[in-house]
Amino acid sequence: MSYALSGKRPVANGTRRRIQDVIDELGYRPNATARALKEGRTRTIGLVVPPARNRLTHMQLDFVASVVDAAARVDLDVLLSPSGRDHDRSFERLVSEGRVDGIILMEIRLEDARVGRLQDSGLPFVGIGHTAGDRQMSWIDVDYAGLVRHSVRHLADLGHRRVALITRSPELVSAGYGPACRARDGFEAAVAERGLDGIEVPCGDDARSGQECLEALLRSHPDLTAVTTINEAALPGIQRALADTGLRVPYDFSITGVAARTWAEDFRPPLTAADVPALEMGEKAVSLLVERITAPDTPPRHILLTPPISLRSSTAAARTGRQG
Amino acid sequence: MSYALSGKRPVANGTRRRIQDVIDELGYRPNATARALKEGRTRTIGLVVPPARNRLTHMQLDFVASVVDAAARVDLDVLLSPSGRDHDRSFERLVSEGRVDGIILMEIRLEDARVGRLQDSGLPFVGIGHTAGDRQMSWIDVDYAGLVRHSVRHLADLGHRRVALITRSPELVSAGYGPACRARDGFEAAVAERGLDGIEVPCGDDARSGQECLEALLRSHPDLTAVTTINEAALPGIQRALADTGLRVPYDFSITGVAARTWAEDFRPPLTAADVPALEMGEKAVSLLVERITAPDTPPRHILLTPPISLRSSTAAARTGRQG
DNA sequence: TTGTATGCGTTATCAC
DNA sequence: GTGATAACGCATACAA
Repeated sequence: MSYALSGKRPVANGTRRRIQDVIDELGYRPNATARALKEGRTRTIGLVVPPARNRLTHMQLDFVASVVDAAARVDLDVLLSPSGRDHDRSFERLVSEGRVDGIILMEIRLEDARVGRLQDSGLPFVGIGHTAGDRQMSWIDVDYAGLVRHSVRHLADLGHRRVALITRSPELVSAGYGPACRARDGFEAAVAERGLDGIEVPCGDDARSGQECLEALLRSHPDLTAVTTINEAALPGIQRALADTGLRVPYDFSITGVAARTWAEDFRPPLTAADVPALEMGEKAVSLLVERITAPDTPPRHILLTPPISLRSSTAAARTGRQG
Repeated sequence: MSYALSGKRPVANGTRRRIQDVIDELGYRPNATARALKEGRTRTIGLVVPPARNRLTHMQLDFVASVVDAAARVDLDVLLSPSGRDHDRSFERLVSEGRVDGIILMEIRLEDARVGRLQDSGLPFVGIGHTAGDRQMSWIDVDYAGLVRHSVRHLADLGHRRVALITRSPELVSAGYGPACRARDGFEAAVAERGLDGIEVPCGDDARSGQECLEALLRSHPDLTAVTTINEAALPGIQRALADTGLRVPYDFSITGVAARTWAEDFRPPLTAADVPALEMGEKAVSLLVERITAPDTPPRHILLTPPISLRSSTAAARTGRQG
C-alpha cells in the first residue's frame, strides 16, 4: 500500500481520498513493531525502578509519574523495569535487546554496575542520581551533601550542640546509595566545622521505623535537641515519637529535612526543609534523555539541584538542654 | 545464521560450540523488535495508570509495583500508559498499534469508555476494578460495597447512631469511580437497614483534605460519633483533626476503614479495617491477563475479594453523645 | 544434521 | 504522480 500521505511526497487529491476511505473502512493503524524494525528506533524509553519488595517512596513515585507523563507528552512510551537482585533478566533485556531507545536509571549507588553496563552497551541513558566518579553520563540530582550541611549549620546557628542525622535504611546505606552517603558527608562536614556532637543513624523507609528510631535516639542521647533527616517516609513516625514523649516542636526540639514538599507541609508544625522538586526532576530527566538520543555526540550534562531551604516552623533556638 | 540452538531441532555439538563462540565474540543478542514482528507477539503488556497530575495513592502504587514485579517474573515487560483527559494519544497507541499483547486497566469507572474501546479492539485485557454492567471482561476487584456495609453494621452494633462515610475526591466521585460509588451503595444500604443517620462526604486524597474534611464534619454534626472511610490517604489528616479536637479514639470516637494494611497499622490506635491486598491483586491481574492472552476463548473471570475486617483498636461502644 | 529462502508490516527507493 | 520492490532482523519451513 502506498503510504506517501505522510507528506513525504506529493500526491493527487483523488488518490488521497481513496486511500483515506480504505483506512477508515478497515480501521487501519500502522503497526508499531514493524515500524520500529524498519526505522531502527522504538519510540520507547526504559525506566529502571527499584524493585517492589521495598515499597517505593513517595518521591520515587513522583519520579515515575512525572517521567511517564513527560514522556507521553512527546509521544514516547515508557517501559518499566524493576532492577534488583532477582530482576537482572529484566534489566539485561532492556539494554541488550533493542526494546528501547534510551534508559532512565533510578536509585543510583555511588558505585553502580549498571552504569558501566550501559556505557558498554552504547545505549543513551541518564540518571536520576549520579555515581561517585563518572562524568561520562548525563544526570540530574539533588545536592544532598550541600543541603544537609546547610540544615545542620542552621541548627548550629540556633544553638543546638548535639544533633542527629536520620538517614535511609541500613541496606541502602551499606549498598552505597548516593543520597545517603552524600548526606552523611555533608553532615560530617558541618559537624566538624561547627564542633558539634553528631550522631548518624540509619532508619527504615516507613513511619514505624521512624518512630522506633527517634525513640531509641532520645533514650540513648538525652541531651539531643535537634535532628535533620533525608528520610521523608520516616517523618510521620518521628512526629509521633516526639508527641508521645511530650516534646513540643520547635520549643523543645528542632527538626529539619530534605523532602518532597507535601511531606514538609504535612508535618506538624510545617517542616523547615529543602523541597525536592521530584516532579520537575522526572520531566528534566526525560528531556536530558531525549537530548542524548537525538544528539549522542553532545557532551553529557549534569544538573545538580540545590533547592532553597524553606523556613517553616519546626526549628527554634535550642533550650539549654532537654532535661533542664 | 543458523539459530536452531533454541533447542527446536537437533544440532551437532561441534556446530553448537562454533556458533556459541561467534555469539560470544560479537556479543550478539537477538533483537526483540524483529522477534516480535516475526512471532506476532511483543512479550509486553500495557498498564494503564491514572495520570500523574492527581498523584497516585499508595494503593495504586502497590498495584503498579506488584504488576511490574509479577510480569518480570514471567519475563514480560510492562509499558506504562497514563490515561486521562490529555493522554488519549497514549492509550490509543497502546490499543491500536500492536505494541502490547494485552492490557491491565486501572482506576475503572462504572461507565468506562476505555472498556468498550478495548472490547472492540479485540486486545486481551483485564481490569483492576470493574464497570457497572459488563460481564464480558476479566477483572479483579475489592467488594467495597460489602466491606463498607459490614463496617457500618459493626459501628451500629456498637451503638453509634450518626455515622459518616468519608469517600474519595469530588472529581472521582462525580466521574463515577467504582469504589467510591459502591462504597456509597454499601453505606446507604447499611444506614437504611439499621435506621442510622448517615452522612456521606467526598474528600481529597491527601492528609490536608482529610483534616479539613473531618473538622468540617465535627463542626456541622456535633453528634457524630463514628466515621468509616475508603480514603486511606486522608487517614493521617483525620487522625490529626481528632487529636486537635481532643477526641480520643476509640473512647470518644470510632473509626473504621478499607485500606492497605500499612495504613491501618500506622494509624493510632491501629485501625479496624478491611485490608486491601493490593500486592496480591496486582499479581493476580497479571495471571488473569496471561490467561486471556494464551486462551482468548476462555470465558472471562471475575474475582471479587472480600478481605476480612481486622478488628484492631479504633472502634468502641458509642458514648451517649460527644457533647455529653 | 545443516544451509537457504520466505515472510512478518513498514518505510524508502526505484522505475514507470 | 503512482505502483512495484527491497530491507529492517528474526524464526521457521523446506531443501540438501
